[in-house]
Amino acid sequence: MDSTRIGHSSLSLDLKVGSLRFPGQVPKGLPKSLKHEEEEFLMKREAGDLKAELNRVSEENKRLNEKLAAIYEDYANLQRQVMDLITTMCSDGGSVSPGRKRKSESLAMHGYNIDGADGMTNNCMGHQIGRNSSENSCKQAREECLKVSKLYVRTDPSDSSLVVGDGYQWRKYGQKVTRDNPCPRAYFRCSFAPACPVKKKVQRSAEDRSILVATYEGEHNHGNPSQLTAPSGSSRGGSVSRRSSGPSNITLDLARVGSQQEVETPELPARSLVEQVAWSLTKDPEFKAALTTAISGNIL
DNA sequence: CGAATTTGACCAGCGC
DNA sequence: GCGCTGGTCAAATTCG
Repeated sequence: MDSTRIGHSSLSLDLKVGSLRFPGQVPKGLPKSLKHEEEEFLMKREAGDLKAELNRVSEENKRLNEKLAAIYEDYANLQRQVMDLITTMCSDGGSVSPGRKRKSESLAMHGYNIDGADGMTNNCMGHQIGRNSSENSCKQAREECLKVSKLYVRTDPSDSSLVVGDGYQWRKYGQKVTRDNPCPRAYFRCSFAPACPVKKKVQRSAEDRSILVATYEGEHNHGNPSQLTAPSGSSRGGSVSRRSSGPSNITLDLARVGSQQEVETPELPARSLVEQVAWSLTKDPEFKAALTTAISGNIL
């Protein structure tokens, strides 16, 4: 995403407000008539400058809007492609793979190595494979797709803890060694709200032990506690413990093309795109200063 | 001492 | 029906 680029685009709104002279502020040592003429001349020139600057800023604003619209369109296209893929997979029925007809998590896990297809889709495939190709199961799988997401977290391979710091509080309720992966899988429940239905499974990737695969099921019925309050001092367990992974090394497999991307929540709402841009703009001190100057110039 | 984690037992789904 | 596997429970254990 080039939101940062947008944020740092050449928005130097230098309206030369500082050079604006008020009536009466005339350079000393000039005859009064000359002073008056020069004053008028300067004001005209500044007005012209301001107009030009305003036009330029308007143009820039227009360009940014177009950029944003293009990004939106790309996003919508991607979403459509994902849905098409899901539909195609569903209509193909269970012909993808024989093997064990169970919640084929292993298949979903392998998915992230195959290509850049997103984890939710892989997951959906995982659920979909192994069920009959009836419409109902397809719908069910699609519904599950909406609620299940995966995160891939790179950690130190020597660190044996299965902790994924995602801002929520988790209570571990089980651990199991699964057939297809010698690394144990840990089961967590969201402990921030007693009624929160969200569960999380964390397991090291069989191929790359340095990668933790966190599978989220369900949706939180509360906000992110790390955003509401500072993480409480609950020292153990819970995943609030930050020792193994900061946000910077959490990735969606959607973004696993080459380099890692910064944290994304499992479901990235379309609105957040705007928020991201707004955030990067408001974070930019240059932009703030320019905006302030422009506004104060307008007022003056 | 209370809360969180560990771990073996148990249960349910699925293939044979 | 049996065995295998993933998921969950709950008593025991650990830790601050």
